[in-house]
Amino acid sequence: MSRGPVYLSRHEYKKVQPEDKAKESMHHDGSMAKYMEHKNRKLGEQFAQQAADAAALGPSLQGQEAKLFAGISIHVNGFTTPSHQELKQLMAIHGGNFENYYSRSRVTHIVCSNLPDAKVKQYDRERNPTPVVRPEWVVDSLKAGAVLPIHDYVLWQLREAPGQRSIKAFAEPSPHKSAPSLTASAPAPLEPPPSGPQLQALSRESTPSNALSDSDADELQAADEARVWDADGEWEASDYRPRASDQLNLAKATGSAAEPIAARHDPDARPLTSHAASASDREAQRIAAAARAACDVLKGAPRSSADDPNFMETFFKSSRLHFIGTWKARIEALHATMAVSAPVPQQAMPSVHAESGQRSLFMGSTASRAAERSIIHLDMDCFFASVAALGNPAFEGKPLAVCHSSSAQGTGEVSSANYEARKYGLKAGMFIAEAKRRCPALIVMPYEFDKYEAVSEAVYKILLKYTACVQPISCDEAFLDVTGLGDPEQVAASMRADIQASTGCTASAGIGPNMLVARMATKRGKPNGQFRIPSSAAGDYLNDMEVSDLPGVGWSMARKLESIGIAHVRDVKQRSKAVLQRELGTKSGSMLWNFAHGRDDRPVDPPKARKSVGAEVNWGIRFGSDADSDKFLDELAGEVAARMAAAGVRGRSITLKLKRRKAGAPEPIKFMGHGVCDNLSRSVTLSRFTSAAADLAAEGKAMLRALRVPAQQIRGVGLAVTKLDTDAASLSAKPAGPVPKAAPPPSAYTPADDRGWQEFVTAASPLGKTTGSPVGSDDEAPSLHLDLRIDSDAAGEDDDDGWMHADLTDGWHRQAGDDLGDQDSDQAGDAVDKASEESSQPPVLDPEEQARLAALKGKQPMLEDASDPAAQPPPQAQPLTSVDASVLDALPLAMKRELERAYGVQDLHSPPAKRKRGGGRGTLSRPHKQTTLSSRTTSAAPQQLPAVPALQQPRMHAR
DNA sequence: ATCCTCCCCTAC
DNA sequence: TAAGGTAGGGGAGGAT
Ligand SMILES: Nc1ccn([C@H]2C[C@H](O)[C@@H](COP(=O)(O)OP(=O)(O)OP(=O)(O)O)O2)c(=O)n1
Ligand SMILES: [Mg+2]
Ligand SMILES: [Mg+2]
Repeated sequence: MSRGPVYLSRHEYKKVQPEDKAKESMHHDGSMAKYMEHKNRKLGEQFAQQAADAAALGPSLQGQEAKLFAGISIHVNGFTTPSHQELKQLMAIHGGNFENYYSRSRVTHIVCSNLPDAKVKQYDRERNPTPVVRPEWVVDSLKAGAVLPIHDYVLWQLREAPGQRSIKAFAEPSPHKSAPSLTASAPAPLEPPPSGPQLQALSRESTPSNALSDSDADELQAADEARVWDADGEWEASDYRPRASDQLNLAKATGSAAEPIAARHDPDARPLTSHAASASDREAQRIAAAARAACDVLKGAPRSSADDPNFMETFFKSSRLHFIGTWKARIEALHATMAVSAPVPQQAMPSVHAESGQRSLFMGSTASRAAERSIIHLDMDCFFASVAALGNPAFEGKPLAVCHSSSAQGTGEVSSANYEARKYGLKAGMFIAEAKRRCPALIVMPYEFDKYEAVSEAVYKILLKYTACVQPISCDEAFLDVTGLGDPEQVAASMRADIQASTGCTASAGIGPNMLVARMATKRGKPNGQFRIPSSAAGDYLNDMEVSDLPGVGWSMARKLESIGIAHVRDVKQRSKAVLQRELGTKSGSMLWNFAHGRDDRPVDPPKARKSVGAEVNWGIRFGSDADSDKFLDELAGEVAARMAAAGVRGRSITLKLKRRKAGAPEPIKFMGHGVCDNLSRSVTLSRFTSAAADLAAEGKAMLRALRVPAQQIRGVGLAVTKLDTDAASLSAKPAGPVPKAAPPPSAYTPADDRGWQEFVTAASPLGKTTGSPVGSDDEAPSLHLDLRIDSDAAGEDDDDGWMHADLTDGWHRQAGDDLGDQDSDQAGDAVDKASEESSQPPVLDPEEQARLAALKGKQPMLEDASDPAAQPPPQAQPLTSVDASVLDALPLAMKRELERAYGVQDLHSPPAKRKRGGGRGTLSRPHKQTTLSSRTTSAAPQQLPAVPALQQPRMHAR
């Protein structure tokens, strides 16, 4: 019998200290500056609407307005009005750029409302300081329709005496430094240093000749920027220079699978020495403490979603996972522009021709005609920690980690630990308490996202000097296909030398015949080294590796494999591919088998277009009421809309993700954490593309109701948009909702009177009542539109939530792909045009349809703004008049289901038998900070629990 | 069969 | 104190 994957089940609640439960009573201090909040909110809505309107206009109408801020790139610092989110959206819509993380090279204007905020970050440089302006500059420019001179809006000229920069608290050379040779005498450098001539020379020498082009000078200049930055004050005090010994190490660290492995670096070989607190330790700790203090300036006490009006912005600004998670979206632009000028290998994209491109060449023949590829995988060593060490020679040789918290009781997570610290077993994701327990002498440095961004950019600029065939993996990691560029080991060594010279951080590299092998080789090369595995050695090399060393094999799959007696790669090889596929699923089994045999056909590809845009927060989420969660969802919708605007995409499908406190779950272990939760999601597919915050919010809130999770139990919220208009596949998806098309309506829906209107009420639901207005036009080709308002309150106020607009003219659902091409003229037209880059096909618009649309619009102003039906109830919707059960009964079954599933309307149909999913099949629960342990049965069902009071103290689960 | 939704898993 | 995001791959099982 073929079985799908089986997830083992294990109950793994974390033990909770009972005494913590005593902290449960906490006072609620509800009222804030409500007036200001309201005022700001109004303003925000105004801008959001403006943004939505502009976005709805589509490419056609974005003419001169869209270009208003062309060439302007802002970075927002601190609290502003309009909010940073609104500013982001405005910039996106009007042709400007928005940087979440400050970069001197990319940001033209810093937007900031008040002086303290500006002072916290120090953007000054001796020459050419980035202007700091008030947000009114943006607003007024918009009003004026032109970019106004900044003169009247300059907040602060940022002129300060050299050497007085406040940010350098941590990096400032201390007067009693033990290693004065490197930094103590460095005056705050005001001029770019002579940019390490010896290293430049090395870089040039080892740069493949075809990398030298007319743009070479620019590239070098660009790569040098990282160095200029630190010399120039933005980074402060980084007079670090790679020393000769570093370069020598580089050669020494270069190994190969053909050499005796014993000679390789072995982190475990060195005995752990317990650190007595030496003077230099204390000095390092002092510096780190000062650095942490310096970046705490703008923070007060941490507050949850319940009591911090600025919660979301603060969260995203501080979240490391947000930083690395959004990095790819940020690098896309750079990659696109830089790859153009990057050297393109003779064989177009070298990776394509080899194993994967033409199957016929490869299949069945070991003597493949295609030359073996040379793939490099390059990854920065303990990236965040390395950056933290820049300009801090006092940290050298000491265990160092990056983390928000430095408390020995803290539940903050270690982001990156240097190799010294790893000797103590420190790992990314480990709680700081555990890290300090293992390594009491640990130095903890704060995050410096701007620097990571800058180093990352410098690294990519270097990589792109060598070849355009670069596949970004993350802010510190990429694959390159260097086939035909000469000895790949030399190429890798050269790139690493360039990187170290330019950024002061070290990188490691792996070289192999494909991405898998190259990646495995990198592990062996780290830190600050490289390693090559020729294809002839790949099989043997992999044999001894644990399965979990293979990419794609994480904790869960490793457990599954373990349970069937597979621990090492060689064990995998003893199974047939078919067996693995049966145990793990078709794709996963196949991939595992291929990887175990060292096979990997994936070409090194430039980044592909995103298929979704989303945002979520699963930390600090505590709501007292539905109003709270709705408000949060509004803000989250604004965030997603802003990201969509920045990316220039719209989408058809909206997904809401929730974390719900699991019944009986103990208090979260992590401060403000989500604790043990059920994960729920709901999605809805619209008939049109949208990127309007109002749409996302309305649909999101409707789904929130449908999921029926009491606000007090929500521990995480996410909103994502898929079926993007950049993806042709979005068109073939099932249409739902308004799809104007002439066809006879189901007879049951024929308008009963002259008006063509009919109103009715559905059965009562726990959500309140549901009113509906079937809308028919009177012409000879009648259509049927149904507008449903789902009131969340029984009082039936005219709030704007819960509107659904559906076109029943042609039935509810339609077979996918039947004749979408001409059905979906308006929105499909957009997408097709986008996809095929002006295919010169004007949207096919049936004149009859157009007329009918116009007629409808006349009756129903709501339809005028096609982008936003969810936000505006049709004026004709009267207070309910009658219940017409027969109408309800006659609704298509699929629609009833959809109403229930996505909008929470009950009692429309008898629900199908409960899904019994994979009986006995459960989820494997990770031992550490993991949330799920449900067997997969009806996890989305309403959870009947006693009402839970609002949680005011973040750490506690109320009960 | 194939599509679609709702998950889970993985990586950084 | 502390900021547990993001996107994609993929599987199960119901709907069509
Ligand atoms: N769970 C994780 C994993 C990574 N990162 C961040 C910090 C890392 O510095 C950076 C790069 O991730 P890597 O996996 O490359 O880890 P490092 O670069 O820190 O170490 P290594 O030398 O092993 O690459 O991403 C993080 O914050 N949390
Ligand atoms: Mg790394
Ligand atoms: Mg990495």
